[in-house]
Amino acid sequence: MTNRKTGAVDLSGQGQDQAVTRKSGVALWRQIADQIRQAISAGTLGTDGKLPPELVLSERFGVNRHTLRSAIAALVQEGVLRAEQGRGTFVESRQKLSYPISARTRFSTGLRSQTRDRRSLLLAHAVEPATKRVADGLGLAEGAPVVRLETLSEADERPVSRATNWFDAERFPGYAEAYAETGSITLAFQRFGIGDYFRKSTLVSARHADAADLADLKLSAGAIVLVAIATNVDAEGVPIQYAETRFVADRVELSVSTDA
Amino acid sequence: MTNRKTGAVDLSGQGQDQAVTRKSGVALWRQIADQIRQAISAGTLGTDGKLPPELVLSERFGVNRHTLRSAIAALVQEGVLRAEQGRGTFVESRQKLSYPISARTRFSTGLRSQTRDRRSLLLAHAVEPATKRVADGLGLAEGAPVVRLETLSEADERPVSRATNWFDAERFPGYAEAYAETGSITLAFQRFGIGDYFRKSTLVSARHADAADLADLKLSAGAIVLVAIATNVDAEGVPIQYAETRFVADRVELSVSTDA
DNA sequence: TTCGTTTGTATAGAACAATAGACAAATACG
DNA sequence: CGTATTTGTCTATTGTTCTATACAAACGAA
Repeated sequence: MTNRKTGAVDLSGQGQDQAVTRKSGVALWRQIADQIRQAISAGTLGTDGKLPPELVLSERFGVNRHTLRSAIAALVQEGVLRAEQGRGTFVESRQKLSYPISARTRFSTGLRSQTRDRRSLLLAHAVEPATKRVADGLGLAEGAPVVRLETLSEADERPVSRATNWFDAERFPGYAEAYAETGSITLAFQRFGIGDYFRKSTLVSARHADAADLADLKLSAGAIVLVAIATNVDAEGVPIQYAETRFVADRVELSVSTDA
Repeated sequence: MTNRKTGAVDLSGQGQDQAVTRKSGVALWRQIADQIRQAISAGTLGTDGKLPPELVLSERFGVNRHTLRSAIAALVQEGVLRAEQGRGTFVESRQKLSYPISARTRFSTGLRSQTRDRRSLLLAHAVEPATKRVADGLGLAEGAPVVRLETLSEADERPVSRATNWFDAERFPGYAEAYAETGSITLAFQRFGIGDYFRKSTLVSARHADAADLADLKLSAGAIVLVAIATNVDAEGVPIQYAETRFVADRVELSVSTDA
């Protein structure tokens, strides 16, 4: 509410403790859970792998210990924290995955150093007429047949992204099968003679995860997803893939390098 | 909860009505408000400028009419909707602003066509020692003096972004004053002989708005911000600006063009 | 005017969120 | 061992959110 005015001079440094907002549609325990999760990945909490005691945290946030415990319970459920009676509460995983975005972006590459185990799952696929949005993205006529692929990516046994991919069904018949066998967009393209391809554009936005994404990404309600809408083109500049990927915002950041 | 397995075949098209999740820290009216806001900017609701009647919407979301009314009340408060007794509920503003990100990114340019009125406000400024993160971004030693600028950007009388900017205080003494007088990052740099500069990298993430941003950006709790952390360099490649910008996720999308 | 549609207001009860205080159980440490 | 620290469980109370039902007020059209 306190609106600062032009010409004000100082304010406390970044990264200080944030206040919680009462009676505003978001439960206190959820606000606190979000802040703790964020503080952990920002490195301002639990840097030694251990969280301060519940009593300390509850006083810092200005809430009852039970309320704080609800927040911790949610994070334990998510796998961010691990609580041990008599010992304390510990940080389970900390680092954000950084996905590079450039002309040569393939989401699967560049991550090998950041994670041990990385898997891609094909959830579903179908051939269907293109909506206007998809048709525009692929340079096809509205209603033209396209292959749709629903995929889920995991790193270290935990879901990180959920993607919907579209391909021209006439140019790439049986793409879904090729993907299912190779487990890779790049390898599947190779079966159709696409040796190299490029990221033409990426549109980044953010929103709350919808019900389907909540389930697939194993998130609790209110979680945020980073949405990247991308168009890939072949060597001639013809669009070959249109994709919408939803990343778990807590685990991922997108790195855009724009060296001219 | 219902986890689909590998090899499944079809599911309903994108953009259908989303379910609301009960007892999960986020009030139903807030979830619904978020979905309506999103559906409007996605063009799947109120395309004719008018929302369906409350009774229809409440049935579609599976909640009581009062709950839906709370959602609408929040959106009216935000300025997204306008309700008229006896006539209906109308959409007040609809389009998302698209911010280009490229080597030549200046957030103020490229928006002239999208909005009539655009303003930048200096909220606060200070000289202070650099944290490790800021020092790394600017290529300085930790603790070196830096100028910090807190700015707020508005388009069409409504806040769209909130930025924290850091500059080397030794190289740019009095940068804050230069900015205050010119009202522009680019013009302020010109006073220090920087004729041209480039976006070196942008890191994009998303999170819930914190209390300070909620106030400055006039959001209600639970709102999402897109966070862009950027490094700008001069013609020689030396970092001159490190900035963290929080965009209102509902009003903004970032457009990354990566033409190789 | 009369009627149907739509938003606005009121009231009461059920479900959930948050507070308060007390005590149990596991751990670490002297 | 005994004590302090810390997480886990229990009960009770209060306030907010959601539901259910009813009716009022404004608007548009027959």
